[in-house]
Formats: sequence, structure tokens, C-alpha cells
Amino acid sequence: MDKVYNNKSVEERIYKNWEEKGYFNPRERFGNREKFSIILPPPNANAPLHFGHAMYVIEDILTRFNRMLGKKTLWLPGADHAGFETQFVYEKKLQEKGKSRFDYEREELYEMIMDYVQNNRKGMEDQLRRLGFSLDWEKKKFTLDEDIIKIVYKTFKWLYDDGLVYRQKRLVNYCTFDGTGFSDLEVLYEERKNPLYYIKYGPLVLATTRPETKFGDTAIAVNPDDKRYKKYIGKEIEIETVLGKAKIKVIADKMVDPEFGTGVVKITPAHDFNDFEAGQRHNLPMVQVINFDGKMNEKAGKFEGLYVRQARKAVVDEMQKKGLIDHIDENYVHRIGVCYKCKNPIEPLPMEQWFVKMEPLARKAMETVKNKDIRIYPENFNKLYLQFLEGIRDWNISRQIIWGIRIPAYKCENCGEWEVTEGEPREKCGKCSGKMVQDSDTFDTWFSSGQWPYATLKTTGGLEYYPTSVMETGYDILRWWVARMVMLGIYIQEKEGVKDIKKQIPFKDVVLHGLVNDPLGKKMSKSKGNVINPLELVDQYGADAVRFALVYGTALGNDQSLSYPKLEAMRKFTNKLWNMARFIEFQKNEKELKVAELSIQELRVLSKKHGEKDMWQSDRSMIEKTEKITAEITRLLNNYDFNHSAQNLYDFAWHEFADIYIEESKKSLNNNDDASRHTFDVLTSSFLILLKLLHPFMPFVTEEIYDLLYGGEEDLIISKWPSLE
RNA sequence: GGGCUCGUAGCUCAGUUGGUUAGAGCGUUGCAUUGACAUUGCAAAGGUCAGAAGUUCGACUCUUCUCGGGCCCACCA
Repeated sequence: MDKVYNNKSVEERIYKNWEEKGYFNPRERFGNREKFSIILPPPNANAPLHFGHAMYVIEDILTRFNRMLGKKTLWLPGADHAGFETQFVYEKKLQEKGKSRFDYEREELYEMIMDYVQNNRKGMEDQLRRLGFSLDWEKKKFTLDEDIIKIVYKTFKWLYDDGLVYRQKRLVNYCTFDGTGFSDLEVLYEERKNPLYYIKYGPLVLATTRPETKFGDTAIAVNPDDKRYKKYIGKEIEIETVLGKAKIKVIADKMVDPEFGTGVVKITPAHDFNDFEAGQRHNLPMVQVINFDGKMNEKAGKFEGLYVRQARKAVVDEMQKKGLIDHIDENYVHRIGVCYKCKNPIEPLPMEQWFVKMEPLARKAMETVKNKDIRIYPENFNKLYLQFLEGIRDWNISRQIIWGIRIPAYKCENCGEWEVTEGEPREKCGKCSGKMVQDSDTFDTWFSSGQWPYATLKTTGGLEYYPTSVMETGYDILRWWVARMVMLGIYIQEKEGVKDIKKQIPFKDVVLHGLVNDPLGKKMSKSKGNVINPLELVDQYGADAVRFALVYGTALGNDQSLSYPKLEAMRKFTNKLWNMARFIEFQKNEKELKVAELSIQELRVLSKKHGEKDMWQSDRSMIEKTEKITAEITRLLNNYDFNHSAQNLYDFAWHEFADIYIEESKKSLNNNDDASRHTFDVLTSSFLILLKLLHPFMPFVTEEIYDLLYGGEEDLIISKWPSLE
């Protein structure tokens, strides 16, 4: 054995061996009684993995643990096309070359992005391998695989036929810079300082941050209890505007806060979510004055063609000239919705989109968690999950982008009738025989990834693993992804005729890990340039050290900062294990002893059989301690307590086994008598048990030591987990 | 405005259903050692567990409040 553990010469060879022998594939020989399964949250295929993805080590620990318990164990990998995210990244690349998405035909652009993504995927998969993840690569799936798309189509059709998908013209969060609409989750809110303009509307003054939308006003509103304005309610007042005289109706609505501004509000149903709802209540017309390109349209008169920001300035200038501005509060701070990607203001615009009716789906998804059919770890995330579903609104799944699954809906150019299919094209309208044209929009990525557990298992012939044992992911996508998987998973199973709720849910346990920040505690992001590639650290410290560092000293669900001292400490720990093995090897060679592989039960028997003369007290106590640590690690892993598992293993290995027991054993081994042979049996047997307990956490170094020291025919990865019975 | 989370040794963080002298890594200070250990071992210094009140035989751990970070949600024009 080398003097120092050299991870680089070991890891690649061992991983290849595991993969070639098919250990990652749950065949019959790995047990058939009980099943264990995890679906890897499919990383975005548009970029290499960042260090946070290494947290999936938790899934590998669970997978390896359960494999060693003798269960038929599946960990299924995949990748997500990440619709808008990917197109955004790709458009930036085009920009660098002086091009834009409009320079290409839809199909051409799609192919280009597909090439780009497929290239990235290879690198990403290599990263997962380097971390030692025991994924069943033969079953890897991509969200744009044809068989996956088929399932997504079918689900959409089901939802449509059940009235759970509908098309409606509503206000949509629209980014005029990226040219697409978003769901509510994709809008960020940022605090901005914008002037609050107090504008004269005839006899009234009202406050607004958006004077340029005034051309779309279809009413002004006051609070019904506001005595100041009672006399105006229901009346039409004449107002002076930048485009001349006009008349406008005054309505009463409780939405108006008399304390804010002057207690008078202009209602612009086409450009504000509140106003839209007020418009619905009062039957107000919708006048759209901003187009999808972010410019004012003909309704804005001479301001037509100006961008919103320009128009605001021009309108205010004009108003000031005409004396229509009462005053301006320049220090007004409020929160506005911005595009989560480009950070430009979101423009609420009226659009026809496909919406999923969420309430019926959400109700069941809440019940399953309340009834503990699905358990969420750590528990405090239950509240977050339920809170989200409680207040859920219908889900806009239309995206005006080309990278993704094109919506299988066709519209008749003649009569305007829509038809939803399961993917097969429609040429002629069923009603009027007019020409049918497919919706140019694609699905929100999460609509497809929300079906991931079912879709991946169905298409790989593994529905026997549904529901999966665990869904493990970052808490940041609990609402985006986990909640939607629960809703869609249950729905699909219902449609498939599955009755038992326990079989409808997509997974039994949800385990949520925290985020990994940079060493200064800042979130890693490409724009900050502080993204760390896990491979750098794997090279430097070894995969085992990186893995161990991520779970050691971190409470489940808590964020952590990358810590170089911790990584270094864990690298030393792998080296410590290595040297413990070297000590045993020296003893073995020098005294020509044979390593033993006694089980805990056999060790117990040994301990009972021999008296004080034949066996050292330190050996006896080691047997007890081994038994204890085995019980403890088994218990902790079953409770998803990786932190304590790691800490206990570290302390046991270093401070019990090495510091105390190995030192004691030296005294015995030097005697070269019967007792010393017993010592060697206990030493090697308990060390092997330790290796097994450590294997899920540090698979490479333990496997290598096992091969060198014990040289068995089997590999540690499929050895049996130490049992107490 | 609501919710979640954190505030523990100089630094980064644990603290496993409340239980004897509060832990780790790194750092600091001694001593020992090249003997399995590009070291490691032994030992030491260092904490009023943010603050206050309460529950309890007993609180870092439970409750309430205050202060101070972080995150998330919400339609303030």
C-alpha cells in the first residue's frame, strides 16, 4: 500500500469496475424482497453542475445503504431541458455572435439548442460519476425524450378533457425583453424607488406610479365608505387629459385604501392585476395600451411607439405643461415585479394562455401530507408546503419560447375552435373543415418535470418502483417542483385507474437539503462569478472527502458555506483510514496472520468463549463498541440524520478505533500468542464492519481498502450491511 | 403585513424526543513522536449557549417578548 492515500489513482478505476459489473442496476441478484428507489432531480442540461449539486450525495448515501441492506435498489438519473432558462442562456450566446433568435427558423434554432444541450449533458454526467454516485446509467432519461413527451401530451389531454386545463385571456406576467409570459412563481419582487405622481382627474386628484397607462383607464375608484368622495360614486366626471377632454366613471370598491395617496385610484384593467380583478367585478372594458414589444400602441395617441419608460417621461412632461400634475413624491419606495432572469420590470399584459386549474389538484396534495402518506423532512417545511398549496392560483403553463415541448393544441384559422390532441397533428377543423394551426407556445418546463417520477419509471419499465421511496432535493424547489410532482403524480395515477392514495403519490418521503454557499456565505451564481465546480474540489481533496464534508456538521435543511478547512480535515480523515489499513497490513505481513471477517454475532461468540487469559479486555470492549456504532448508524440513516451519522463515524474511527483500540492492540500483537491472534481477528473484523458503515459516505477509499486488505471476490458496494441479529 | 430560519469557543459550524464538568474542525499554547499517519498522539487555554421573563427538580434544548442577521410569501395604486 502507498504511504498516502492517492484518490486520483483509485477513484476512476473503482467507479469503472462498479459500473461494468452492473452494481448500479437493480437486478434480481441484488435482492428481490423489498425495493428502494430514488429519482435524481434532473439537473438543468444547459450548464455544468455547480457545487450545490454535490448535495445529491445524500441520495447516494441512501442508495448505497439500502443496496447493502439487500434491497432491490434503483437510483435513476436524468436531465432537464430547462426550457426558458436554457433558451435564455443560448440567446446570450447568440448575442455574443451578433445574432438573435429571430435570425433562425424555429426548427433550426431547436436543433442548435439541442446540440448545445446534449454536449453539456456529457460533462454533467461525468461530474456525477466523479462524485461516485451509483446511478443506474442504463436508465437515464431526458425531459425531451420522445417517450417522455408522449406522456406529457397525454397528461395535458387528460387535464383538458377533465376541464382542468383551460384557455383564457387574462393578465399574464410578461417580460417584454425576453418575449415570454411567466407563472407567478417566476416573478421576483424588488424594492425600487419610483416617483409617485399626483395627477388631477377633473375635480379629483389621484396618485399613481404609472401615468403612462392612463390611456387604458376605464374607471376611477374610491372606497365606498370614504365620505370625501361619496358624491362622485356612480357619476361620470369630465377630466382634462394630455389627449384632450374625456369622461370617466367613478366606482366604489373596497380594494381602495382611503389612507393611501388621496384615496382615489385609477383603474386600468389591462395593465394591473388588481385593476383587472376590479374590472371583472364592475364589468369594465379592458383597454390595452402597451404592446408585447414593450411599446405604447395607437391608444396612446401621439405617444404611440414609445417604450414604457420613455412614454412615462413624455406623458409627465406634457401633464406638467398642462398643469395636470398636482405634485410628485420623488421618494416613493415600493415593490415591483421583475423578470427573474433579466431583472427588467414585468409588464402585466392581457393574453390568451393555457392555465391549469389548481384547486382540485392542490386539495389532494395537501391531504397526503396532512395524513402523513407523504412525510417531509425536516418537518418545518410542512408548513411552507401547505401554505403554498392553500393559496395557490391557477398555473399559466404557456411559454412563448421554442425550446421545450410544443403544446399539442391546434386552432382553426377559420372558426377559431381549439382542439387538444395527444400529440398527433390536426390538419382540418372538425367543425368547419378550416385549416388548423398548432399553438406556437411550449409548456412551462415544470409542467413536464412535474411528471418526472411517473414518466421516468413508466418509460424504463420500472413502474414497480412507483411510488419511489424518497424524493431528495433542495428546499428551494419545494413549491416549484415537489408540490407539482405530488399534484400531477396523484392525478396521473388516478387516470391510470389506481385507487389507493398510497400508490398514487409519487414518493413516500421528501428529504430537503440546504443550499451550499461560497466560503463567504454568499450564494453562488454565475453573474457573481463565484461558482465552484465540484470537480476542482474532487481533484484536490478526493471525492470521499468532498462527500463527507457536505454532510458532516450540517443539519438537514440548513444552508452551509463551503469550508476549505473542513474539506482539508476530511481529506485527512480519508488518509487516516488509509493508514489504519496500512497498520493492519503491516501486522498481517510481519506476523503472517490472516485477516478475519467475523460478523458481529461471531465476535460476540468469540468474546464469550474465551477467558481473561486468552483475550484482552480492549478486544472485548471493541466488540461492544462496534455493536453499538452499528446500531447507531443504522438508526440514524433510517432517520435521514446524515450529520450525526458522519460525526459518529468520524469520532469512532479516529478516536475510538485508531487512538485507543489500535494503540491497545499493539501491546497484544507484540506477544505473538493465542490472545494476540484473537486480537487480530477482532481488529480486522471490526475494521471491516467500520468500512461497511463508512462505505455509503466514502465509497472509494473503503472499497479500495477492502480490495487490498481483504481481497474478497465480492466488492464492498454489494456486501451485506452489518446486522445485529 | 405574514411565515420560516439563524444568533453556541478567535473563525466555520454541530448539539440526535430537557438530564451529570456544553462539543468538533481550523486557529492558539505546551509536551511527546518520524514508530500505520506529507505527520500523529497527549494535554491546555478559550463560551454568563444574543438579551429578558416564564414552565420545570433541572433549559442551549419548551413558551412568550425584545434586539440583531438571512430567506420566502403577500394585489399597496
